[in-house]
Amino acid sequence: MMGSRQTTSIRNIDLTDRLHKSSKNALSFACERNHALCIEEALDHAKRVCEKAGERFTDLRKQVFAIVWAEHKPVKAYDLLSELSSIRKGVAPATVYRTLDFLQSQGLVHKLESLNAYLGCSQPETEHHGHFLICECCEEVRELEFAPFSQSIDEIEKAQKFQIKHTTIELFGRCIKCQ
Amino acid sequence: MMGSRQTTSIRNIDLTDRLHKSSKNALSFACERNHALCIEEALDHAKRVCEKAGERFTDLRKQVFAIVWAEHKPVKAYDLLSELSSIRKGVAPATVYRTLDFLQSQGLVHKLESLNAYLGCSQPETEHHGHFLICECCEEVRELEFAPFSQSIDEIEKAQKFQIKHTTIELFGRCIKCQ
DNA sequence: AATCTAATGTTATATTATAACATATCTTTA
DNA sequence: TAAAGATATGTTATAATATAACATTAGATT
Repeated sequence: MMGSRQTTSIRNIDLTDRLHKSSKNALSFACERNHALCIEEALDHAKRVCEKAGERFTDLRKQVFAIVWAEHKPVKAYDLLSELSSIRKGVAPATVYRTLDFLQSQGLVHKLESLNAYLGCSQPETEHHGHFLICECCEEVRELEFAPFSQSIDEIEKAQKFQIKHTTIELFGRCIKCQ
Repeated sequence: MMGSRQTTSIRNIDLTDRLHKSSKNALSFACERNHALCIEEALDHAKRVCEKAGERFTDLRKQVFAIVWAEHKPVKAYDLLSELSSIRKGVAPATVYRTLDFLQSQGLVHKLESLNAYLGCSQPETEHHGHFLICECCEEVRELEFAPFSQSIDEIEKAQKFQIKHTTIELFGRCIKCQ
């Protein structure tokens, strides 16, 4: 599952190996050249986000975050659980859900409600709603912040006198590769 | 649960009673004066929709539809199951999920993915995406077709070269009454 | 080192949903 | 109208998703 090593240090996870085994489809957008670097940066960034918030980016949290980031695809909680179990002892559903909750609270991970699955946030530094394009064919998901949508949300607040706190916007269809 | 009568005829469901017992909050929009009429019309309309589609609007389907419509609030599948059990024998989860699937396929009911709950469609006659305003405080849900959103969806299709088949748009916050 | 707090481990169970197959009910047509 | 086929429902079992409650451990504070 995790290459040949059994270790609890996140630095030692064989990402290339995992990537190779799990990605039937090409990676998305930003990191086709060097996914190991991509995840390295994401981990560094997550660490800073936590520090800024006065929260601890523990080994468990790093590991869960790394597994979510290991693919640019939504991950199911129980799949995550089984991957996590291969690098860590004493993992139960609560472990996973608690950690995902934490990562969501820090804006590092999103839940895709329509899929019951979790995805690394591609822009955790900026305030954003999170709009998702989900390809039904290849399962690739793109997170966007589509301005007209954000504007529409502002308009809705005014027009409907409804104060919006958070949104679930998930658009299903076919990406360009699958059309 | 269903008033004093035990019956399988949907016409005999004591809607007023159910309404009174289950609605802690005021009813939404259209039907504050006469909910019995509202649901009567909805049933008639659903019947026509099914006829038009060459599908049967069976007793089971009527009953499930009526329960969903009995409140203008999202209903959980297992709550529906328990209500349904009080007017019908041999009800199991599959009964409920199958029937909800059917009603969704006819555009008569929506699933709110963020809540794992089901809501009667307020505009099944027209083509629409379905945009939901969900009050976190009073649980009231309004279904809209907000034009700027629909336009945004068109724009996204062009800008992202992504062919959108269906959408999940659920906006959480506070309605005017709860602000 | 003692104490407090936050994080994780652990066990159990709740909630949501589907699979697979049997039976019953409608529809069609011989 | 009986037989055949198709659709809907009943029934049993189980899968998939998620949380509650409490014990223990590890980090932070004094």
